[in-house]
Amino acid sequence: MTDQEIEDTKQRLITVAGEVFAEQGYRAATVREICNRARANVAAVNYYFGDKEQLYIQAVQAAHCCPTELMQPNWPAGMRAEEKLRFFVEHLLTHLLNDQRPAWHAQLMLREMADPTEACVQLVEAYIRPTSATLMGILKELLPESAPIGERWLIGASIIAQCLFYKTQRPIFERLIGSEQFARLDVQTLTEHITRFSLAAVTAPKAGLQERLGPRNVTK
Amino acid sequence: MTDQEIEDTKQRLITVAGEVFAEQGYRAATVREICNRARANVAAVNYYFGDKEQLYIQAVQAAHCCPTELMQPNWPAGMRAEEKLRFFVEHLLTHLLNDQRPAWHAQLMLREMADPTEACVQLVEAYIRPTSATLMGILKELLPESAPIGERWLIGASIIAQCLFYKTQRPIFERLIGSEQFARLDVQTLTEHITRFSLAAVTAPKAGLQERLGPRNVTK
Amino acid sequence: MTDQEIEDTKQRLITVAGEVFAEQGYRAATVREICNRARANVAAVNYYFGDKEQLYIQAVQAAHCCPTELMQPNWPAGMRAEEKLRFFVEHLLTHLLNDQRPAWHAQLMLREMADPTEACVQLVEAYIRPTSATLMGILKELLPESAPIGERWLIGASIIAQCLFYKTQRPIFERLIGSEQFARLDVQTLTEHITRFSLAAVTAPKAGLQERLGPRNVTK
Amino acid sequence: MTDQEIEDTKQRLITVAGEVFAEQGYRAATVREICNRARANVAAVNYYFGDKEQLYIQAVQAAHCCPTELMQPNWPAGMRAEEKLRFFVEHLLTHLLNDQRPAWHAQLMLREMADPTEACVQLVEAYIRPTSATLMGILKELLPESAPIGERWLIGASIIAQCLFYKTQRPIFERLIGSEQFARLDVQTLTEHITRFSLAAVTAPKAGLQERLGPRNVTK
DNA sequence: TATGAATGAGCCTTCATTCAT
DNA sequence: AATGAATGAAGGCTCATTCAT
Repeated sequence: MTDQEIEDTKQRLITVAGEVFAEQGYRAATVREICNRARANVAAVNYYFGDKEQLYIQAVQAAHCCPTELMQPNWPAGMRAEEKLRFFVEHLLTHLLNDQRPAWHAQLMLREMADPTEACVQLVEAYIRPTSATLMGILKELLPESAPIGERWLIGASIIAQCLFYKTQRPIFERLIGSEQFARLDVQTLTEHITRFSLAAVTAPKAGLQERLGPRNVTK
Repeated sequence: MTDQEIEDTKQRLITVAGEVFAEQGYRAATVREICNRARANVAAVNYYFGDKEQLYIQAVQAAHCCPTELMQPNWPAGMRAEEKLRFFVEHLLTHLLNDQRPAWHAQLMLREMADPTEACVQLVEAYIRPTSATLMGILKELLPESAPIGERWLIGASIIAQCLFYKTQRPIFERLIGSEQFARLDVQTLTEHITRFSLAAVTAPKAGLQERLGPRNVTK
Repeated sequence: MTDQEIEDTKQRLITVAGEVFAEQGYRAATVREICNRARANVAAVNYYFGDKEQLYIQAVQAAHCCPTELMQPNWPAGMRAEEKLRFFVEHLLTHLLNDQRPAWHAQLMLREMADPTEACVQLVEAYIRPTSATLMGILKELLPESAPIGERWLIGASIIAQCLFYKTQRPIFERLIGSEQFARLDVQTLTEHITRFSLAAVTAPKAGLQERLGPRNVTK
Repeated sequence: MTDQEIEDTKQRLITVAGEVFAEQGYRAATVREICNRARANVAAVNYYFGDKEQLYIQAVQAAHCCPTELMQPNWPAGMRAEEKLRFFVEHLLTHLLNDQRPAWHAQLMLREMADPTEACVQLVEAYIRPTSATLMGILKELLPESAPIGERWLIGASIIAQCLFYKTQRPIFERLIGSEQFARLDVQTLTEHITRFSLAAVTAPKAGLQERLGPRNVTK
């Protein structure tokens, strides 16, 4: 067996493991199924990776091969910040909701977020920090120089949160509003809504809001 | 053995099951550990609940401990819609982030959302639908009569999404911005931000936004 | 609770146990189902009978309440032996094949034959010996005085064997000849065949047979 | 581990399973005991056979060890039908009663007949149908051409029934007639009796019997 | 090197039985 | 006397892992 074939088998194992772990979770996934789907021996996982957990970690890491558009976008010269935000939201949603393979990348990462393991740290550094850096850069353009870093984080969180929502809460939201309504929420529609919603908030004059809200009441 | 003690054992089983399921997930959790922790016999789960899955469903249901403020709020007469929204956001955040409440309640529900089982349906009907009904009522007051139902759902999702974010993405967000920054994000701060952010978006004049965004470009 | 009711419960337990043991066998039958069907407490079996096995023994014993026609038949005066044989065969077949309740009497006894337990001895003495005595009496009338006891036993066995066959081998025989053919084999038909077949054998001239068979060959 | 040893283990499992199932029945027999007796791991049954039931089926099938003499007998040219019948009866009895053969073969098949499972179907097709085909062929020679198929089945059943009797009812019959008498019933004696008894019935003139029996009376 | 036969720990579940009431 | 809640032993089965080849 050539080196190429060995690498093929090992790589196939990682790829398949990612799919299976994403579909079924760490515990529910069985080494046997992974090996079968990868046309490898039952003992292959132990042979190549030591044990099931190491394979899992490698699978999560492999899921990072992420969309360059989000991490190092190639803005056309002179693109306005509002456009960049729309671009960012659109690609993030596409990456999250796209039903095409390998959708398990996002799936696997969401599992990791809901139930962090050893692999979580690497996930943040390799993928999430660069992505959020992109967003923070856009916000720097949109917000006045004087806005503190804390506010930028809050706004960034609000934007990301809206995008993640349709992935993480999908089964519940779909049941809540009905499958019919839910089916209309394609990437285009959501992009438009989230971009507008966020831009409005970012650019609203603070004075007016304060007036509408009035002095804060003690509610409890 | 008194009725009280019987109820105690059964109740203890549910409580402990909630903790264990939240910590380890459905598959990883074992009936044995649950029974041991609850000082009950191995067969107690089968005896009281039929099988592991039924116990799980009851544990998820028990995790609702539904905050009445969110589902049937008692608005003071004449309270303005903006105030109601702040009230709603504040209580939802409190409910999600409050460290006093057994942490596993939220944890268990998040697991259910990320990986829905039979229990998911009941969760939506018993807890989530009433809560979202409250929010939709507030939005009806805030938005013009002419706003379509689809738009209200989108805005509602944006608001809920922001609140959930700090719960579901907590480990990742904390690592991203650093524990120090994260520690400043108490319920008060987050309430203020989310309420302002959302109100600004809801009340922004559409015309202005359209102008800022310009005609939609093909971005790909 | 009156003595009558106690006896009722205990009796109901035995009756139901007979049915369940006959249907499912000793191991497969559960104390719970027996108690439920008998509208008694789960602990009733242990309370009344000590344990499951004792209940089984009592159930088998109770199954003896057998057809008097076979054990102490009341022959009309002057009835010919051939008629008695037909009568005997008919009632034995009826008892074995009758689908009416309580068919489990026979069922339970067959189980006991295939897998004899403690209860087997009592079965023979209480039920089988008297029945076979009846048959042996009939054969005594049919055969010459000179016929040895051993020959009578062999002939008796041949007759009983034919009757039992349709009970014990029913599932296999039905599959072998097809359900359609099998359905035609009602008690009448079988009675006629078995009686004729046996009578022919009993009354055939020995000389003729010997001639047809010829001297015995060593076949192996 | 050589192929031989593998086959040994699997074969040993089947053999031991046959013994244990025959001794204790399907339910009462435990996988653990079978594995222990076969010096195999507890998981071996699942590994080789999938589950307990599949092992049982294979054990029943293995119990066929089919006597070719009964299924495809090699009649000497010109052998008379009467001789063939004696040959058939003798070999069937030998097969059933021979104490040399592991007793559990017959025991297991009897259990299957008394309480048919999935294995029953295969039993009929693989073993019983060919055997009965042999017998039916012999009867075709013995009976007039005009005899209907239904009559042939009845006669075949009568012959088989007599042979099975000494196997299936052995414990009860032995107790009934006493061990001393029973000991005299070797294969030779039984062969002679059953062959003569059946031949007499088959070849008896119908007219004579009808006369002896008289018109059928209503007996109830 | 890479396989697949074989292992054993452990899981969920069932069930006869016990025990306090 | 009679109940039913509770027990613990045991059963079938799964699965990650090992080991001889």
